[in-house]
Amino acid sequence: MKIATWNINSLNVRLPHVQDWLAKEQPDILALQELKLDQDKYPAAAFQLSGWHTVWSGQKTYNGVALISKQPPEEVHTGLPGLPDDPQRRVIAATINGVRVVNVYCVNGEALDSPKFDYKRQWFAALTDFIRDELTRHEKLVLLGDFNIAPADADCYDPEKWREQIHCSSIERGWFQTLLGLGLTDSLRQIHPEGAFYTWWDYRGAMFQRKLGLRIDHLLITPALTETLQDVQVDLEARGWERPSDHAPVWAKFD
Amino acid sequence: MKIATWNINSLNVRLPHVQDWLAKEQPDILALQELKLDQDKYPAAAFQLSGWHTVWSGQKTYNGVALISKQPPEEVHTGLPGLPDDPQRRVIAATINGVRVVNVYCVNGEALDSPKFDYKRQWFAALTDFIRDELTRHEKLVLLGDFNIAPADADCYDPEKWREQIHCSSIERGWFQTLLGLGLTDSLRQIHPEGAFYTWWDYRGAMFQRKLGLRIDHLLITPALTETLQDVQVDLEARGWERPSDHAPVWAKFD
DNA sequence: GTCATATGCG
DNA sequence: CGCATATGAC
Repeated sequence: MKIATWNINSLNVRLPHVQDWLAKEQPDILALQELKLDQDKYPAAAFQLSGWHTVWSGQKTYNGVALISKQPPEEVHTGLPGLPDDPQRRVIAATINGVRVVNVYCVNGEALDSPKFDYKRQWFAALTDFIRDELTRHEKLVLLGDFNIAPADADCYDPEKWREQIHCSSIERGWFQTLLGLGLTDSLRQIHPEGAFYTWWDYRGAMFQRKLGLRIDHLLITPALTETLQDVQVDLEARGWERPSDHAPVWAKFD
Repeated sequence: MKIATWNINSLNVRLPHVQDWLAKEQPDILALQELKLDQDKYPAAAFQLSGWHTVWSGQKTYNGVALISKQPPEEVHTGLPGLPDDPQRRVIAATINGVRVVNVYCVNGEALDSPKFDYKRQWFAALTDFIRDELTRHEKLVLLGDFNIAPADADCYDPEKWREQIHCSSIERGWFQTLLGLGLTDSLRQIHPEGAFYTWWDYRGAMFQRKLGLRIDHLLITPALTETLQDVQVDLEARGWERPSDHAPVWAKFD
């Protein structure tokens, strides 16, 4: 089984990219973030005509998440119970192939002294509560998406420049460790304990060509899944396509 | 000799169209309107590298006119002497192959009761003065471009709907006749006295596909040129290209 | 830098 | 409708 995550930064613009990637990579499950389109603007038919199942939580301009899968999704859930009035569409969960899949577009936060950073803190607290609860009911669970956190200095092209900056601060890394502490494993580091595996590169300054990025897209998995984890890769090729997203797809393969 | 006019509605967007059209049609002179780019943003090298001469009068966002020719332009002039303080770049004239070529992007006017219509009136008066003066010095002269006037009901897809509307009003048609009265001939009507030869179709409502347009782009010529006029055509093909201008090129051929 | 939005213009 | 501008987000 192959499970993937990709922040596509506007599905309106990137629908052809997603279709090409699905056809080529044939994942069992693809989690998308930053659809940037309203619930009723989602191109479900484009996927369904090719035999895919899909569920989504859309929002105009910002956020928006979707799951695309070969098998039908069950027990679909959106949002975080701890933030019932949050209008931002950042979470969609479903059970597919017996695996609980929680797809998240985590808050960016802008800067440590921004009001948006306080929202990021509250949001991660609510996510942690939600995952803790989900884990009581699902042995096989993958929490995946754009976390907007580079967990360690090895996940950042210039740790000194990014020291205590957004995405790389010790407080955000603490939130990430809290999630792992629930009983999750960073799948990429299980397979590749060391090395640079960036998943995002700023559009500005030809950062991708210069190989200067951050690893902020993750697949965190429960022990029942670590046992069968075979491989995890970042698809750098897709980031090199015409008019690319600023993120690359990341996939994990299980027996 | 082949002389053409084309409102290209942004040269930034339409540079490939212009290059393709030049290569295919090999005009001696091409007059462009609505460059929509600043004087120092004009892609002169793109034309010069293919052996063309070019002169232009550019303006950010709006207006802008250019001449592209096989032979070098001489006595280049921009603007209207009667409107010395007008910042709008709507006129460029040059002598090429012994022909005085006056390329105009005439004022649109918006509506008969708009302040812009008064500007259109003043502008046509200044154009008339300018052409009267030019005619004293040039036996072979072509006044060409986007006139934003459909001279007669035959030049409008729905004369009743457009009756006394902008582009089709009797007052604007009077200004057009005043220009002809200086000693100019509407070259298209010399060759094709009747029939619909639209040169502009609104982007909205698939007007081109429905063949609902106006004839507002013209080549007006002096008697020394009417004598050798062989053919005049509207290039409908170019309007059907991908991402087209809302205007089609119009060309006249002389012996 | 590449998205989105909104407004002005034709 | 398709271009341009300007602003906001990331």
